[in-house]
Amino acid sequence: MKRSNHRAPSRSPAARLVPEACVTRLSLYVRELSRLETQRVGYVSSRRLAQQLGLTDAQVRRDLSYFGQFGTSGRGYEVQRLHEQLTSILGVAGRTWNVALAGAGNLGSALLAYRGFQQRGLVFKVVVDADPQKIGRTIQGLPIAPTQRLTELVRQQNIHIGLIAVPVDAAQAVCQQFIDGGVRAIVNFAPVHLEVPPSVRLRSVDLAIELESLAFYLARNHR
Amino acid sequence: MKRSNHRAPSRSPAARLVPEACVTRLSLYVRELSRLETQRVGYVSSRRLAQQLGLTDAQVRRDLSYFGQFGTSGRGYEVQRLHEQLTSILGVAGRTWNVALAGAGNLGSALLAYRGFQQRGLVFKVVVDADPQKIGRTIQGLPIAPTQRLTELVRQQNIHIGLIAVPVDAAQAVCQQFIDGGVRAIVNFAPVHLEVPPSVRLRSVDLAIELESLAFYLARNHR
DNA sequence: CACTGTGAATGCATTCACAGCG
DNA sequence: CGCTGTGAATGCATTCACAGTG
Repeated sequence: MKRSNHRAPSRSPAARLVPEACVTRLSLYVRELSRLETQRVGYVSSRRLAQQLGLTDAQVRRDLSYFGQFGTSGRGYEVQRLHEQLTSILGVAGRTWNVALAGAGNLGSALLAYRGFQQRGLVFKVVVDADPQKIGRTIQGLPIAPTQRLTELVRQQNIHIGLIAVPVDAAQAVCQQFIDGGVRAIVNFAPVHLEVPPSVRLRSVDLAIELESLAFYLARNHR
Repeated sequence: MKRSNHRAPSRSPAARLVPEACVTRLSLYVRELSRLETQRVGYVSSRRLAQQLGLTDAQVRRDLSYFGQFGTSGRGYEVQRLHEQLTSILGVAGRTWNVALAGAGNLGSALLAYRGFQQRGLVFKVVVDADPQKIGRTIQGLPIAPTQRLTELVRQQNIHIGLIAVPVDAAQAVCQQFIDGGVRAIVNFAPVHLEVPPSVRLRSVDLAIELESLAFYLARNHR
């Protein structure tokens, strides 16, 4: 994850100091701390956190140190407190972000069904699809609207984040509709590079790329 | 990912010289060259290739230089020839790789439906699911088998690559079944860290992580 | 004594910049 | 002249290693 997107400008001075990769892991820490909290774990060491997430203990400490000093020498980190602090830093504490989804196919449906988003305050408000057959049906309690209405709905519902889960050929057009509607952050799941103005933060997730590149290593090894 | 997985040992001496990130982009180049080839484009410059993929021209040249010298000064790269060379290097020229999918939910269905895999010689041979309701149904022409049979089927069908698209709680068990069946490469789509022996190459793709980490930047900017 | 927090060292990946070639 | 291929420079990210602390 790693990724799969390759460039991203940082804008605010506060954000510039924290490595991009670290911010990505920040949400990983939040996830794991949620889990530990429901398991009533009181303290956790960088070592244990690292093992659970497949990182090194030094990396966990370094990452957390970008945001402040949360630990206690000899004890580790207090789970509940660290969880609170990190959700606050991540910007998901005590508020919600509105999300719109373009593309109600299998991938879009998978995204809608993922419970983790709700838990982090990411709320799906709009779903659109190009297939006339699907218009009007509801999915996860949301009505599917036609793609032509995307820009309008984005504005109307004050959407913060756009999700692109449409076929490659439709992706750039949908992206433009998001931008016209005023979203400042987009996650693209179509396997194609999209053009956005520098004011919009674009992340791409390529479902296929890891699988496709594996052959390189398989072909080189035994058998 | 940036994408999203964080560690991966390289084993063969040939592979050690080529950066991991570059190999990931290798399949990106192959994709784009396929496209250019169907469009009957004869030559392409590093500049143009880069623009199309959202990279820099220097990076394209550097990446390709790891594999050999394919270009002509003043002209660029011959599309068809470069495409052939790269598919050969990627290990997808003139052969196929057998893939098994665990989890026939929305995400699994999206993966099965993606036409790009077939084009790169990645052939789905096995699909399993835990839901008794789904057993026996066919999906993209493949019958869904029960998860208990996974290890056996993997062996029987000589599966090279395993895909995990099951819920978090089932992921590690399914992973073990793949390993027991003898696969040496796994792509995991469940948002959890999996343990594998060093002989198995594991890649993780986290669908949610990019979206979840976006709030950090949104919260910090204007509005 | 177990663990954090962090300078300093290391290791990758990207970008610069330009010699050399067709 | 346009474009490749690549040393050298730069910039990030990770890891080491240990002083400092409850």
